[in-house]
Amino acid sequence: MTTISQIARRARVSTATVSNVLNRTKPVSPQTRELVESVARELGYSPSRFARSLKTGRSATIGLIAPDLTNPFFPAVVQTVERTARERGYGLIIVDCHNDPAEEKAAFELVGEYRVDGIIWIPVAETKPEPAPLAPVVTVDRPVAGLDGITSDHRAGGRMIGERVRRAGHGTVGILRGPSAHHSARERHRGLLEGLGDGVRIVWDVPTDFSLDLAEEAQAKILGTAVDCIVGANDQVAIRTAQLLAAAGRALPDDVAIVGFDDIPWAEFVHPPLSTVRQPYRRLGRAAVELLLRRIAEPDGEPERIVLPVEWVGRASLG
Amino acid sequence: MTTISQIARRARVSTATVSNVLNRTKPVSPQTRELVESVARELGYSPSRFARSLKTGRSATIGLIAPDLTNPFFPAVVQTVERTARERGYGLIIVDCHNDPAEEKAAFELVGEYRVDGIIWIPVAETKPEPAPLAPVVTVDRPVAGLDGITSDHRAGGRMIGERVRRAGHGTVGILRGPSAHHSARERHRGLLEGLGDGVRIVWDVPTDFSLDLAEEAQAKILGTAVDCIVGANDQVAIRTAQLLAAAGRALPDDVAIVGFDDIPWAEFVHPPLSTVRQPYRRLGRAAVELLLRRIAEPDGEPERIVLPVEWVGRASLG
DNA sequence: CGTCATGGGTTAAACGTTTAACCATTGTCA
DNA sequence: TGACAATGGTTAAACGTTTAACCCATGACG
Repeated sequence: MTTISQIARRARVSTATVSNVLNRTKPVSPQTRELVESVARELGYSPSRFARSLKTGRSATIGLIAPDLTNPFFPAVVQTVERTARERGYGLIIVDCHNDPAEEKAAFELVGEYRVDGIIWIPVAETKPEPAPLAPVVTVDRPVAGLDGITSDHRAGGRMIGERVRRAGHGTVGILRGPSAHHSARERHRGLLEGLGDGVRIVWDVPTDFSLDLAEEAQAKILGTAVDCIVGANDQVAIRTAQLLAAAGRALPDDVAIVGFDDIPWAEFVHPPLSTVRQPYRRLGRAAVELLLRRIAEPDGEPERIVLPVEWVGRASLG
Repeated sequence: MTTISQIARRARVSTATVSNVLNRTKPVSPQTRELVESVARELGYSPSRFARSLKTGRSATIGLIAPDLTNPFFPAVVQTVERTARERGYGLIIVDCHNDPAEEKAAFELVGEYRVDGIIWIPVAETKPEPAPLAPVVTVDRPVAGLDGITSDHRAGGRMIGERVRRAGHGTVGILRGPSAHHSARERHRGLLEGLGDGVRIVWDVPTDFSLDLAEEAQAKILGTAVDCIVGANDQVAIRTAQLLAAAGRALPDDVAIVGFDDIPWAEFVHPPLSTVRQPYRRLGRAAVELLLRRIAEPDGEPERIVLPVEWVGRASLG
């Protein structure tokens, strides 16, 4: 690895000058500039972020702590986070904590060792960050008191669903409301009730996970108590529900309509194609990085809470 | 941020002793050890990886360069890579190059600036790594001459498909063979021909991408030239094909059977549920890290080529 | 009783940068 | 002509670690 001093020696200047050329921090005569640059190029110089950070106190690195990359919700936001960060000159160190709060704690320690300038955190559940974090944090999707946060407008999304279900003429619905520990599930549910209004009868309303695994109670309701339409906590729940019903011989969406939430990439390809509400994945990622960089530049100040609009995506499953 | 010298001052010992305690590099009397440890805990000490790397020359960090995180193939391997690396004490810096060779080149530069100890590289296409990389590289899924590489046994997978199609009694097939620039597509195709044998008539055989976008030519064949069974280059191609046919009113799998490759997470949920060959995602990720660490420990030596077994996954789409 | 190994420390240099403080030369202007 | 600013550079310290080299008791041994 070539260093700044090798360049300096070869170009017969001081390391300070090399640094000034490479970073344009101080004016340098055109000829030395040219000389230094050519030597640097010739030697294939690549600056050491470590050494630089050590001196400057800024690592030009941000940490991303996510609960589970195999959850189809995340890759798109991670991708955008990575790209946006890189555009701004930041590297990304990433930790996937497998939905385990203990690993999440370890994650904070790990990114701490990297002295990251900021952290983008998609919390596993509604917990505080264990150790008061050493760098600014912005949460995505799951707000935490006292921290900056970005979420989609789950409530408006819920409302959209309610209205669509009502206008589609479904008289009775079953609700798979998701984990009540999740802000998004609660907001969606709240919006949903608003959207449904009084015209629609809620026959059952049971909690679920956000995953493909449906609890006993939920399965019993789905198969046992007929309704015109089932509203899933998210697309995965809805998809599993559809599968369950299809296996039981129900015709979808004619016997039962189904709606999801998120518009994960394959909502379009399941059977029946899923009506759902699209979260703005890319905007979430981008906004998170931008807010984080603002906060890094301006560490004090009221935490911001950004809520991004969602979009109805009508497909066959609503009937 | 507390430093080793703050601890030293407070415990009235030298920084060397603190270092020796924390890293167990040299024996230290029990009482000083205890003292130092308690002070460190009290001060919430977290070592600076930067400073450490600067001195030791090892960063305890590996770089992951992937073509596109939204491709459902990758998250599972990325997740395993991250976890395995972390178990071994390595951090992961990740770059998503959006299938763009130019970004891929930039990715190598970025991870270079972090002085990573090794690189896991899922190449965008069949290219050489632009600059002779400064750290060991192991490729995943797409072998590169002269580098260590892990792949699935695409050829055996292709053969499985061929045999299953033949045994299912399909007399004519159409093949969507994927991009010929990809090792995996070529191997699958080769295996497929072996598996089909002489009994099955190949009516058409056209190249495609690996994505959901089907070229004109492919679409024309799919809709225009009837066959008993269509073999897709991967699950995404197969899923799109199914969608196209269903939209055209064909009954699946009765009119046309369909097979994919990969077993991406939602192959199970599309209509009809997709018969396919499962790649060992987690083993790919784990094996990649392990091979990389071996190579880091033992930089010279013949490049290894590891091929992992795949598994047939029979679902309704084969008929 | 000298010699020597050993255990438990310390000192100081080094890793690759950045940056404040300094210096020398030249040109400008009163 | 002398003071002074501007320009273009250098010196050296510092960031937080690790680690080789050294030091000093103490106890063992011939």
